[in-house]
Amino acid sequence: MQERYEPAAVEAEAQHYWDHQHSFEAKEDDSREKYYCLCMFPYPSGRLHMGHVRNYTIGDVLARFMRMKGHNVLQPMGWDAFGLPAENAAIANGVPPAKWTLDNIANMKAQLKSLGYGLDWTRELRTCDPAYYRWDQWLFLRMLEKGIAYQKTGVVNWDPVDKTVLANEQVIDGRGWRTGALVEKREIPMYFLKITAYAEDLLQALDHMPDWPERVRTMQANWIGRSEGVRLGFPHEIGEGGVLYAFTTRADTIMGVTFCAVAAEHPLAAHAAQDNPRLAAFIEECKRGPAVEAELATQEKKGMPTGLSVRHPISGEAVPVWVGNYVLMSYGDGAVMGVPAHDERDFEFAKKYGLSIQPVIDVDGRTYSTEAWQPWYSAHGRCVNSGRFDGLDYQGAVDAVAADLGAKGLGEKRVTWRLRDWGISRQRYWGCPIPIIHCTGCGAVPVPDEQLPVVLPVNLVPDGSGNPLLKCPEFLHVKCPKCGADARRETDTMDTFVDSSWYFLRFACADNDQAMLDYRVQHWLPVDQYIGGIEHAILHLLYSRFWTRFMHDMGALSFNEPFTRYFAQGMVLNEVFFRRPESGRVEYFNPSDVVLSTDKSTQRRVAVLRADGKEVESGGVVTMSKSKNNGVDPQALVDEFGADTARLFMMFAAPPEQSLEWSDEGVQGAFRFIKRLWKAVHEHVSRGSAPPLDKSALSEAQRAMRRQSHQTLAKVADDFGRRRTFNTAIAAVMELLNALGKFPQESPQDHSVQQEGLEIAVLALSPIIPHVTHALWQALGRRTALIDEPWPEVDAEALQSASVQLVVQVNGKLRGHISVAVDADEAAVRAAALAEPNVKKFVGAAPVRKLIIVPGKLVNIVV
RNA sequence: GCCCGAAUGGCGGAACUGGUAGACGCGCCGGACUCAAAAUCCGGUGGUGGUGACACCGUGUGGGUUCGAUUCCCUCUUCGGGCACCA
Repeated sequence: MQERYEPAAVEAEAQHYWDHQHSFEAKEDDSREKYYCLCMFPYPSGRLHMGHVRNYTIGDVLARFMRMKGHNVLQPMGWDAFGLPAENAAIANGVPPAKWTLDNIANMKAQLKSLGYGLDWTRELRTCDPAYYRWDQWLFLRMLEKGIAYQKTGVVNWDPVDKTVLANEQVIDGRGWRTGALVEKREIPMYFLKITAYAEDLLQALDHMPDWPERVRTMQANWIGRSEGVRLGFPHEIGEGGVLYAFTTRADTIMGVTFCAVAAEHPLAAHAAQDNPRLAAFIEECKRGPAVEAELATQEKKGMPTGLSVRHPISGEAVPVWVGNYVLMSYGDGAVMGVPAHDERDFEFAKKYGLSIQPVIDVDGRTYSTEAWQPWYSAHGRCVNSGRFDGLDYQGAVDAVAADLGAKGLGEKRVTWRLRDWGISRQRYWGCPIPIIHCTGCGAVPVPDEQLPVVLPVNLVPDGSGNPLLKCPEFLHVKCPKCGADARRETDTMDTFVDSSWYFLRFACADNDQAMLDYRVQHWLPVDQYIGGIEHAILHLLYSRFWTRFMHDMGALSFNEPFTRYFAQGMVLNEVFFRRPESGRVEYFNPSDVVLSTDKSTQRRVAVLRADGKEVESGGVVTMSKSKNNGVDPQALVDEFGADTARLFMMFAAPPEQSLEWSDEGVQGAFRFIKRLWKAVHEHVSRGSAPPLDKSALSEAQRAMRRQSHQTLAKVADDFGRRRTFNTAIAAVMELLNALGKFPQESPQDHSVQQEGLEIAVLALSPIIPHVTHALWQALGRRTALIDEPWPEVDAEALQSASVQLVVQVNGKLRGHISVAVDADEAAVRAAALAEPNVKKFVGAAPVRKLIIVPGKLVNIVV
């Protein structure tokens, strides 16, 4: 065995071995339990970032651990290869998105390989391949047939200069990112997927997913947003007469209605604006406003009276109708009943425009004031000032109001959802073409199955103005499949979330060019463990759950839920350094160009730019991003320290679901630990080979050492398998190694105990640092390959101990420790605790009021 | 604005089911080795008081439940994620 640890050689050797043995190629095999471990596939941006490394290391540790536990593991990898960045790169560099994307994939694949992940590359897929996206198209046509895909108009951001639809991230302060032109909103025809048809099921199933994080299930439930309430009608004689409908969850406050507010897009608003130019202008202003919910919700609440009024459905009194910029056309009926006394937004609106405020709920007899909003104003209570509803509680009032309105034909109980249908049309080039042909005679005609795939031309270079597919006659001009007349191909492509909504299915059968799925899906799916960023906790996961349900309902899948267990990993953060020149923009400096030191006199930390030796400011620790220039290139790390150090640091620095702070010193520490492990094995084997362990003839010290080895083994298995806390598993092995280092090496049996401890350390760490442990396993004299080694059994005998340490508290404060026999009875424990000198001092002459014994843990004496 | 999280030494974090707060690592301090430096090894390291045994204080804020709270409940503050065309 070599004395020095040289990661480059060790890693090349291990990776070569795995490649040569095809160690990670998964075969269907009914004799072993399958384990499908999947990490979210990357967008091929060009280089791996630390978030990828973290994600894939977590997945690889679990995959390797489950493999050792005897499972038949599938861990595949692919590329989420369509998307906006490829078009942005094309605009910047004049390179077609296809070339840019494929080059990036080649680079990133090499990086993934250098990190030693146990991936089955025979199943690799790219969503930009026609062999993949033809099934996007095929399934879209099935959705059309079932009425799950349909066409309606949707709102987009329009750049009037570039004549291009902009993504939300391309709109900066209401202006186009390239032109600076004021962005307009436009309504255009789009395709939608009716995810709302599955709302109830998507929500209820969350209760039966115990292996998803609670917070993710809560986020999804809130996103779906089931509200039980009452849809009520305000009759009116405006135009041809009719009823203004509004949904409310607070029908008990109906007698407090002092106004109604409708969205700018509401028909009543349009009607009122016909002969009211000021109102028309206000409606236009609202329509131009932000499309993003976060901005909509934080903008100043504005409104304008329509001059129209509707009749209150109970009292028959006239209620004025306003247009409000805070009313969403997409929720409920696009109108709200205004109850300023019991809704904070209505309160704010009424105060601003001098509308009357009418309290109708009594909350524990508290005094209501119209001066300032108090949180309890929106609490449930009993109806007052509400005529025949007076005295009713929340549920009673809601029932009574619903019954009353029902009798009049002006409303009923109703469930409303926050979830909206999924608009999938994108007016962009680099995506999966929507398989539709537009014919002047026949309308929108689906492309026949036998003409699939509709292949995307790969050599176009977008220039930022308009969709390049519109300028591509070979693509655009086509015959109508129905009547044969000249027709035009749909140039919109699909949202990239479509591609990622089913890729996990395709990994089971990526080589099948005849069908979307085959029998192997039944073997591998559902995914046993899905791992990915918390930022995907809602959209991607919800879309995938919806997609799986649709395929189940069409008979293609036997299961409803695609991911049995989901793990949400935390973000990777790093400190950000910058200078703010007196004039001009803030300049960010990469942390690798900054030198940190501590000023001895002031104890202040000083950050200096290496290039000019002058100070830079610190902006705190934030998510690694291009814009803040605080990313660390994983490749540099692998080149300098090796993949094992990168993997070990990532797993040790923080628990995997929490955010992780980058630290150069931490990386050094991980490297140092691997070197120590290497050295420990080297010193051990240089003493010659160990004789077999004789368990019947061990000293107390040897037994204690064995106990720690096996306790560590049990803890690591629990941390990997149940808790998913790799940081504490590593800490436990570090402790074991520290103890082995202090363990005397005098007798042959000492040597054997040491051998066993080192073998446990190597096996326990092998899922995390697979390369170096591969080499150390051989060095320890084992002739098998570590990759095929099973997870070792804990020796129950080694865990046994004759005595146990107890903590003794007096009035809840720690006062001493006692050691008692494992099988000591309560009286013996009590006596030992009261006899402890320091405990005696604190108990003194006071009578013992109560004595609590927690077996195996502590004694608390209350005096 | 709404929804979901998080907050513990100089720093990252540990304490798993309400039971020893600070495991493990980093940094720092002291020492060994060295002509010297790096690397490595050994020892120390929450704060205050005390020569010391030890005592008191201490888990973002303020309150509550409990024999006992970092852990459970309520309040507030700050930071992070998501908000439907970034992926």
